[in-house]
Amino acid sequence: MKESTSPLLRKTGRPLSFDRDAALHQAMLLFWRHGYEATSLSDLTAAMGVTSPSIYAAYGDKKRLFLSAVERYVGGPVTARSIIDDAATARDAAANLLQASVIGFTGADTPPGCLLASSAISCSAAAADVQAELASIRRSIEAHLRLRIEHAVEIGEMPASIDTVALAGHIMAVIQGLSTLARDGATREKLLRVASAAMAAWPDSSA
Amino acid sequence: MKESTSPLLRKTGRPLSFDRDAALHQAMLLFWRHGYEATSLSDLTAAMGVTSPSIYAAYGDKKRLFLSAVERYVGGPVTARSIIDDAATARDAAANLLQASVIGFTGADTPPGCLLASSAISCSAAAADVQAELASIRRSIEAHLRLRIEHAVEIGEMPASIDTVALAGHIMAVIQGLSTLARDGATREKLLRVASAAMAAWPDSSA
DNA sequence: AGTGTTTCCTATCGTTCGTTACGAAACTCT
DNA sequence: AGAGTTTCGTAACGAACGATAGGAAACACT
Repeated sequence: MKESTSPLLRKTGRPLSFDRDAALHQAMLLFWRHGYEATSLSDLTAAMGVTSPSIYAAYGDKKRLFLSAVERYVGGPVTARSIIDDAATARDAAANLLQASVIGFTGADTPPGCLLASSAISCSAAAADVQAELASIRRSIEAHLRLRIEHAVEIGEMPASIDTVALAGHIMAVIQGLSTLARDGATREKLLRVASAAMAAWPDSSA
Repeated sequence: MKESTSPLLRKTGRPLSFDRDAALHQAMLLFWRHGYEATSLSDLTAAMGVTSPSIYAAYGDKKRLFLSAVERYVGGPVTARSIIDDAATARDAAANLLQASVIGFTGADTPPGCLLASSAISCSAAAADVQAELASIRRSIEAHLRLRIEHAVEIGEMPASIDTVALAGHIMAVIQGLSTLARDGATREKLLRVASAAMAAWPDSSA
């Protein structure tokens, strides 16, 4: 049995020889660029600077390493959920979500596009559960945005005649599409204009 | 040297024992669902009912088989280009493009989503040329739509103040996003409402 | 019947995949 | 110093990958 010691300060055994978090970051960048299945373990060992047995000991198998990378991707200080919650209005929530997406999809030191939108869009049957996991994350973001819109309707911020499902779906569709446009080489400036054009679909508050 | 005989009626050799076009259709469906790299040759032989040497003899290697499948996908009687060209107005071009996309992405006997949007979004470095080929097709569709919008501006159908690049980019982004939404399980009815919501971004002709 | 031509399938190629025994190495504690 | 514990790299595992050599099979023509 193991004593309930602090995991931060280990008392015995060989000390860790590589930064778990930095290596996971490299793995995330690789999955981000090439996707889950197209990223091989030899790619990962090369980028992380670690041999494959160390990867298995530190993170588990490839699938769990990928899910850890996804967790790191969505678990930053500012998340889709926080953007939606912190916005003053539902319209701001959508606009801020789009703007943050554009910024995140066109970072200078990150791959173009969105990891959630591109790393497991099409995959083999063996990766169906990974695909479903990302789809679940996407749907939860869309549901959260839709709830924010419905809340705006309830408080009279938006007219009751709007199609909240379609409105949230449109924003989500644009976000996914921005990822593909970014991957196809579109610049940040162009994507910001596309996001602005998409916001023109937002219903007028006086209706 | 070979005489210039009609390729439809061969004169010598063992007759063909499987329908090239039907087998290619099965391959297209498989690439559509699982993508280029995640579809293995054993998957293809099982679905096409043909052994791998026959595939290589008939279509070339896996890459050329995929490109033939893409050709079949985009080469139907009604293409994105024809939809844009046949529309009465630029607005109709965008609306018809969105509607046709939704119908195509939610077919009963085809995989959900768009082959162009999902089969090679993220892939290994070995498939970078395939990825670039699909990106080129996507960009050409976007460029054609943008030219149609610019033409509408020139003939006074739309105001000169609009951002044609952003407008075409928005429609393309929504199309890519509709593909992901379809893959995530959205129904045709929901996607049609999303497309309708997206068209609300279209600028008013009187401006 | 026999020859020429093309397509078919059986079997297998070398490579890469994800994964894992296994023992040496590096620490703490007695 | 020696025992205990954990992590490290070397080497290799079986399975699946894309691709191909080689010969049998099925036709047209002589």
